[in-house]
Amino acid sequence: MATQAQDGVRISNAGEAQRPAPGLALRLVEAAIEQFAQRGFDGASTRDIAAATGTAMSSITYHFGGKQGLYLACADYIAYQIGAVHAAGMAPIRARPPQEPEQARAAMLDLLENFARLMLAPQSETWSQFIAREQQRPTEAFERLYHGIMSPVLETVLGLLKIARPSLDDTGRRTLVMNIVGMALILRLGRACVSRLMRVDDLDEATAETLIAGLRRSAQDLLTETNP
Amino acid sequence: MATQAQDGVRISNAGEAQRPAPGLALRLVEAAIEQFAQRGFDGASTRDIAAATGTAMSSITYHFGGKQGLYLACADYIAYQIGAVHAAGMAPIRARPPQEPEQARAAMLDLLENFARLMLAPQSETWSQFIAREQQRPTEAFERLYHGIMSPVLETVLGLLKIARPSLDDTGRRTLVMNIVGMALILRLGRACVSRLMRVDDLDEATAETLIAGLRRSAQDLLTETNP
DNA sequence: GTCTATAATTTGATAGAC
DNA sequence: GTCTATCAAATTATAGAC
Repeated sequence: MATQAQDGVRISNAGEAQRPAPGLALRLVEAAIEQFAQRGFDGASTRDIAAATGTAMSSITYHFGGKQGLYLACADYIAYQIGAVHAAGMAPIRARPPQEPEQARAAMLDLLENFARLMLAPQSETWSQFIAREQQRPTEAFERLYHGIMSPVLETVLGLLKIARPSLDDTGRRTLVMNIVGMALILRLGRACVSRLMRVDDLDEATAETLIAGLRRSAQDLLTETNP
Repeated sequence: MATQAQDGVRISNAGEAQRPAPGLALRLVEAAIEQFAQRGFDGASTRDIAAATGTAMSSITYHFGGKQGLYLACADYIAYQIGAVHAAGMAPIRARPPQEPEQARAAMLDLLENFARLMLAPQSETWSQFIAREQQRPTEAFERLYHGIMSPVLETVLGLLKIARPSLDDTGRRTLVMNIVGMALILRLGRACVSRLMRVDDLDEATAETLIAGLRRSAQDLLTETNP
């Protein structure tokens, strides 16, 4: 399926009603995500973040208590924003799980394709880099990101696999889930390797489609009960 | 830039029969890899690195010209050290490539298992974290790491795939290589997700074996010509 | 070659005006 | 709430003794 519009989701920091122009706190978070994603927690500077937002550095202290608070606010923002978009896409599957292996396979392939497109989309580069950095040294921020984004995907795929490959035990299923979803995850987490292996400077639209098509094929192979 | 940086790399050559006491430059590199891996380039402090080595910070300036020079020396050290070990393991395959699909599949499964074990091994955690960080913002260091470590693996698998799946075209093969090797790579690059999905605090020995076994099974499925 | 001492920046936090 | 001004600490780089 094609990428969903992801400009629509907009949260406000403290349950405020929506604003036409994002509040300062929200603008700070968005600028911070960019900086944290590109330079890491230590590399990012609160001064630069404030400057990019067009405000003073002390605003960060006022709104978030400090650099760490801003960082966690970024994780929450990402988890909520992406989680909301993706949960909507998975809701039908979780509400009415397919009963037939063939249907489960089809649903999983679509879900996987959606997730892979998310991994490849340039628009998601910023927050996905943010998440990728958290993989190495998981902090409290990772918990929020995992439960908001990764866990729904992994658990949904796990549930579908129960239908598609009923003969596997739970451990085998979890391993297989990691193999399948991992093929999509690597498009982001190992992006530098992917682009070099595909011999392109950047993962353009055409290369992305090639990768998606190949991913579907591979996933299909893994979803079919071939061996006893 | 630092002309003395040569010295640090030269010490690491494997021609030496014994290592009575590693030179200061080498000890600095080893301590630096640890710090860079754990805290990133900006997060790591040259003072801490020097302190861990038991020397003064100015030694870094003397031997490597500065922080950046030390960082690149770390990349070279990792690329050389790991590249040498792994190139040895792959040399037989590249020297006498299997001619039969069945042999190629078997060789690739073994190679993949070796690589996956590398991704899971606690001993390789430090340098693999170093590499993982480079995936997000590839710098000059990534080039050296890619050509020293990743490229040999990917190209060898690509060659084996030419035998095992002869009907695929080059692009299809490269995509499939990324899918297969990606399943192993994700064990490191997405380690935090893996351990949570497998419901363990840390990827212990038993979990690692389970993942390896599952990986072999999945790879085998992807290596068999099932669909026309 | 390795050390001590210091310079020159940069950073996150804070105080206080408005 | 947002700003200006300043502080205290940490960092890299550098100079120079031995």
